[in-house]
Amino acid sequence: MSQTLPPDTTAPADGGGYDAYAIQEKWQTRWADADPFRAGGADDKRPRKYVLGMFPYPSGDLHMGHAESYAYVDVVARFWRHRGYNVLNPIGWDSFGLPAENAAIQRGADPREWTYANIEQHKKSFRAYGSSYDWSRILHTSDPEYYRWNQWLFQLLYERGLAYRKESPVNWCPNDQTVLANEQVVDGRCERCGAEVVKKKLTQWYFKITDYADRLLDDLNQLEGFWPQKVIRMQRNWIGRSVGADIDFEIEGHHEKVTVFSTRPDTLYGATFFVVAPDSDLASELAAGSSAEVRLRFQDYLASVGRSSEIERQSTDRPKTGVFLERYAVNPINGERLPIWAADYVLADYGHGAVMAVPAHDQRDLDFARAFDLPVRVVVDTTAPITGAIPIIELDENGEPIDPGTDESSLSEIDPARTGIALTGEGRMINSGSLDGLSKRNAIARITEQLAAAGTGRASKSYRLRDWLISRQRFWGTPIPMIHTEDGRIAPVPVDQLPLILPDVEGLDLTPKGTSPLGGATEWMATTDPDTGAPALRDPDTMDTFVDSSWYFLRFLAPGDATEAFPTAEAAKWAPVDSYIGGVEHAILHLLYARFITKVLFDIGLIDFTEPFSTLVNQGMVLLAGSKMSKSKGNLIEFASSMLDPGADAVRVAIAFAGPVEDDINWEDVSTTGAQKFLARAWRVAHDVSSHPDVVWAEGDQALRRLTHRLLADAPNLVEQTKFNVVVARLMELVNATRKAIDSGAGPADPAVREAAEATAMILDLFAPHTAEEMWEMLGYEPFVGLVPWRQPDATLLVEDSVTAVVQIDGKVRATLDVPARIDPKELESIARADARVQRALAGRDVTRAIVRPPKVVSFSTH
RNA sequence: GCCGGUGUGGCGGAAUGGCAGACGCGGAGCACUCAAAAUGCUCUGUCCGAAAGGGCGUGUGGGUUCGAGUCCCACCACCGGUACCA
Repeated sequence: MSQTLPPDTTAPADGGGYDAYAIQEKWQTRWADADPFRAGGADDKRPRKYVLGMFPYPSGDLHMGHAESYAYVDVVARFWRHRGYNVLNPIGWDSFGLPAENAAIQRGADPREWTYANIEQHKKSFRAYGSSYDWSRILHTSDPEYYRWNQWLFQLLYERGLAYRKESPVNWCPNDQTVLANEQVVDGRCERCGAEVVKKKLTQWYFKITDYADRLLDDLNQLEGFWPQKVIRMQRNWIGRSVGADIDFEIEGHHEKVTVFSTRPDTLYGATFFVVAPDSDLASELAAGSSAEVRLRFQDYLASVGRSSEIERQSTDRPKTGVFLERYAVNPINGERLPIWAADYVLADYGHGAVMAVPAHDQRDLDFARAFDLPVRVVVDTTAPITGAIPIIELDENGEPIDPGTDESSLSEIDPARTGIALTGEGRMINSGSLDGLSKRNAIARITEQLAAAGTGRASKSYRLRDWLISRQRFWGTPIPMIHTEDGRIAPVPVDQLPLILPDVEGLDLTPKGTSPLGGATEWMATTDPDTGAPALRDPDTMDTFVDSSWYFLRFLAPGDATEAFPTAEAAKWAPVDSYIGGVEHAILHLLYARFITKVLFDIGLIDFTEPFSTLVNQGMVLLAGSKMSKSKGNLIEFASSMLDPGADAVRVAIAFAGPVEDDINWEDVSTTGAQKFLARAWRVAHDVSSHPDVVWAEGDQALRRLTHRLLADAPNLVEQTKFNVVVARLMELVNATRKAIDSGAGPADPAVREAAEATAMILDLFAPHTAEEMWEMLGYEPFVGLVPWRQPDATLLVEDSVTAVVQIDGKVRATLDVPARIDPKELESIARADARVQRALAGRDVTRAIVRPPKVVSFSTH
């Protein structure tokens, strides 16, 4: 039984014989040959898990941020395989986009060649990292066989009225010469190049994501607990639902009513003027109907607004500007004439582009009123007592309510016209006709009813979220599959003509000039009207690459399928993604768009779920010298070169051990040398095991067995809580304990030593798969440890028979006692009282209270 | 401004309301070695003390509790999101 393997006494001196390079080369070759991590097919009866890392963009080489993200992805994928799941863990590339095009412009390279050369480099890096992908499912969004289905998706949305064209002021990057989605404007600057964004009026394609605003918001509730709280919060804020009322105002001398949205319809009596966005059609119309002088002043103002950048526009402490249009709106509740101003603090694309101004109760309106000397009328007494929404009404001696009235002196103290501070808090209505005396909440309900009854208003919601602008005036993207006919109609490219493939870049001018480079491809542009056969033009724009990434997780289910975007049956089997892992930089854009498209596909009946990613893990960033790694800052550590010295396993272990997944990591703090030492120690433990695989575990050293089994029991919870750093720490403890057992305890032949080494190899596979495979082989097993089922912990080894109890006296620990785990309270207390240290600490004092919580704590109070 | 998060040794970080600092990095010392590397061992929050032992310690100030890094209140600092969104 205790037959031993021949001990290897010839281990070379360096690293105790551990050779990271030889090991990783060996196992990478074997994995490439055997392809062991391919997802199981239809005959596979195991439960399924879909694990996905946000796919990379193929710019340059990968950096340490990728090393971190994909290390975590691999931990999760390998974990679920050990836990008995059929795991799908694919990889692909988000390979359309600006950087390829910019590289093409700068270096004269074909964006295709640049892109696919980078992808090849990435693939090598991922192979060298030992990532356990299903390599049979690779996709690139720039392949026609992928973007053909982008075009399908576009036409699907078009048919359902969810893709439409409109002219509106858009965010324009003067450097990249292209429009940007709202989400791509950061601090008034272009997210990619940092140039100041300006507004420009253009006709563009939009996806009607606002139709889904309520569902996108409400469905976040079901993600609670499965997505990071932070991301849920960011999405909620981004969608920004405001609840209030629409109110219709007559405009003197104007043919139709103008509607405004307000979250405070209760303050309608306090409206003293009316403001329209200068860049709205309404402003132009109103100005056109005014005097020549006003028209001139308005034109000047509009021009100056157009010149200001988003940064200027967004600075909050900027003084208010505007022009009086010499027109009047009529307050529907009391018939008052309200002067109409055009001012750029009102946005054309939020609400209805016009507001009723209530300076007493809105800070912006107040600032404007004070700048232009407009009247301020208080209609909410914020000094009146309000508890919640219910006014506290005191009763007199006869039980009649006492009208608290209005305290004129305290009101004048807080008069906004004088203090410059708007009264936005709770209060009771005054100067408001039938609303007087009501709380804010009741007044909102009452006035909304009144307006609805009069047909001049209604309850309404407004969203911060805007429709998704998807046209881009760039070459390297999915061509929009639409045709512009001679007579001004728009028609989809007929399905039998899809995919609409990008023309050859040869001869095209990709330099940004404000119009799409595809417009220069005259042959490509020319097509025929599918209805009449007359000559027609293609749409020269390409799609935002966020369209590509909004549904790619479904394409992985059958990446080569030439007949459909994805098979519904496969989606029902694998999707939604169980575990989605990536950077927090996609907390809004990508995730919101993917959620939107998922809901659209659900509505069409192609999928049976409404949220694409069941759980989301956001890893932090890898920083160098305290700031985000980037090529432009010159503080980039490349993924491939980071592995050269320490080896892939050490990089992975060092990253996993560096701290919590969601925290940022300073690369300076990451110790690959510590990881290397640990891996060499682990390897040496396996190397030193001298027992045969068929030893009887039960005969092994009990203390070491307990440690092994406790880790087997704890690690799954820790992994599921993404506490990877703690799992590595626990592995280190086990390896250290095993080392000790070999050197100065049970010895290398003890079954517990073998058991510990085998458990170490199996769990280490999550972090250091090459070393783990090598250990597994040294221990006498066939590959692959990556496919080995998790070893079940022995429950009898998890219960301790003796524990350390703590004795506290007045909150201070005065003694620790070794006691049986099943000790009863009385006995524990008497042992505690008998302890010499306890008696010394208690000398001369009386115990007034004793709390005994067996077996951990005895707590004495002496006063 | 509004919303959210985080503050623990020299550093990265552990800690179901129950021994704060697991594990590692860095540092000091020792063993092995002619020597170095590698490996192994010991120590390493801080103050008083020769030691035994004790005081103080999780951003600050309060509170709840037999007991608080952990729960509650207020404040400070830093980080992130968002910002004329009516």
